[in-house]
Amino acid sequence: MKHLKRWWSAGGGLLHLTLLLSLAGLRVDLDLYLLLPPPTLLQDELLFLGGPASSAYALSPFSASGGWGRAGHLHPKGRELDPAAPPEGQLLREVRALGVPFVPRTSVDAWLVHSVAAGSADEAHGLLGAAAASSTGGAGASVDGGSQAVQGGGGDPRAARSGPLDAGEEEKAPAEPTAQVPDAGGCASERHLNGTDTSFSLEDLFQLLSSQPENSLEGISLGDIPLPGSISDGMNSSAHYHVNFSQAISQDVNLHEAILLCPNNTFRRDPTARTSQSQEPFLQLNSHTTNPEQTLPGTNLTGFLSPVDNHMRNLTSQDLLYDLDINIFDEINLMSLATEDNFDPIDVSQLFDEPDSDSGLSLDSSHNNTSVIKSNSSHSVCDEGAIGYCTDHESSSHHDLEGAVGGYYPEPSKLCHLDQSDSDFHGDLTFQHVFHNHTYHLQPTAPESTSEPFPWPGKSQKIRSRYLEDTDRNLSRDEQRAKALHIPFSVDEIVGMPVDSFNSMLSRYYLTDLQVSLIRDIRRRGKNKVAAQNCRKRKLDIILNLEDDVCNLQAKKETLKREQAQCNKAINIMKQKLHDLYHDIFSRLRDDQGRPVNPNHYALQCTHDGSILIVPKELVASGHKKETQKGKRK
DNA sequence: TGCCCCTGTCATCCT
DNA sequence: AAAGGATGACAGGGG
Repeated sequence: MKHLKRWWSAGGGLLHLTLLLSLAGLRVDLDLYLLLPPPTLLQDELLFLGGPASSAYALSPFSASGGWGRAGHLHPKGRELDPAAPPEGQLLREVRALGVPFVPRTSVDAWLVHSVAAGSADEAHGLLGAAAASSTGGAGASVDGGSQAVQGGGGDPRAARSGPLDAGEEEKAPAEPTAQVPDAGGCASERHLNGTDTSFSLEDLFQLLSSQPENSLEGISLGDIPLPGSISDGMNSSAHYHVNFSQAISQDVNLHEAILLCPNNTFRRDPTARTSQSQEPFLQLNSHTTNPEQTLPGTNLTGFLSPVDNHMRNLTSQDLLYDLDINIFDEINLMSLATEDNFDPIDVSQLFDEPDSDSGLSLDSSHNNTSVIKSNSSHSVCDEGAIGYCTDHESSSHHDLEGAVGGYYPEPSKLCHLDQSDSDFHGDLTFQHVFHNHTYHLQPTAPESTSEPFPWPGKSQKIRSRYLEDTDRNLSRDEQRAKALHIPFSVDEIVGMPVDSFNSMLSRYYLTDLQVSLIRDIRRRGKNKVAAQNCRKRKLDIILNLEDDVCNLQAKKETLKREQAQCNKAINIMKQKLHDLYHDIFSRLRDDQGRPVNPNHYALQCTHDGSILIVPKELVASGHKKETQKGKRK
């Protein structure tokens, strides 16, 4: 804060502007940058510049507003200062037209350059001050704004936000057909009695109905029941439940999101962003081109990676500082670890000899190599603990870096000089010098230097209990192991880091085999832990959905039972009515001699013309046989 | 003390 | 081939 106040009191806004226009003041720029947490990639700034998608990476993560907070949060406020100012896209073009030797990467930069070039330094100063002041705003609001801008593709954030929401809304499923209790007897019997469409035997119908027991529908399958609505609904339920299964599976937790959204890393940057940003300087250093046209932002990514142009030198320098900053923090972290007084090898051994430790197999694999410290063939590690750049080349190139232990502060001009003058200088190698050897703090008495890495002394239980008292019980076992081995990364970083970044991290840092083994184990266990959590959650969701399905099916079963009872009731009523009607008709019939017709010997049969005939049952039976044989022949 | 549940971890298979 | 996701199985901790 002292530096920050000094920066402000010294007119840091204008100074920062000056720094943006010239490389002369990079040190002050770095000073500010070190004080402020670095920004993430400001993709929303792209929208202000109106560049293509690839130019999003041409925008340096180094924000002109000081780096903290998203540009989408800053720019509206900056714009309020001068409503008559041109829009950012136009502003960028004007800035280019003015020939200002500075490539504005944010709208604020463009504003500043535009203002200075137009002779309005006061406006620029005020704008920068307002923008920097607004940069202290809540991160949540700014992030929200950024996401909206990205989603909306530069349009109205509200529209952008409403789009996915509207698209994500599930359309209401069509209303299920309502269950209808069919008029099982009325329609059919009425039509048949009228005899409008076919001939049939009323006795057949009567006997058919009579032959059905009271619970005859018990054995009727769903397909046999010509009930609309409810039955078909029940039949469709299987598909519906299948969708539920899919939904259950689709509710899987996004591991990457869970990790990235982890609020633990308040100071340490997002590993993904950190890695992606930290690797840019390598590319820039490795790529050399003499075509300044390619360096214009907003053209393509390849052009951005060619930093010969003066503008891009500015960019590269700041990006170098950004990457330096990452390693400065890591150096400080390592140095703090190395200077810890309470480093106890026994504690380390206890951590790795816990009865519940499950990582023994993989750890054992590195026991024989625990005393080996990785060393680059071009480097030698000095025993004093300071970073040892002992080769002539390194000593000449990084002479200023050797004082890294106390107030490690690389001078940017040196780095810029290396970047610009040594055309054959490999950027990766360059930064290996800056980044490498973070294990110097491991003392020769550290457990990895012993032939038996994790010896348990005789008073193991006592020491163990003391250790457990001293150890933060909130730490997981892996966190404790990492802490004991002074792993310079958090468990979250190790687990959540992309594999490329993870491998580059392992190669960049000097780590013992034991440390590398532990880091890999931590990563594997962490990944698997989350996978297991997701698996159990998914399994639980499936079980819950199955329970819901069981409940729904039971409800359907009850409904079907009720419908079956109603059908049986209707059928019985129809049976009774038909029986009464049959006997009523026969009671009124007389033969030629005026005698009553015996219903056991005769049957009523409807003809196609609607007339009703009294037919002896023998003829009815023979007719049925003939029809049956015809049906079989067909 | 046994039981149950939760969680971490490992092994294995698969992508 | 390596990395990682998915999952069954096992073990330990805690209620």
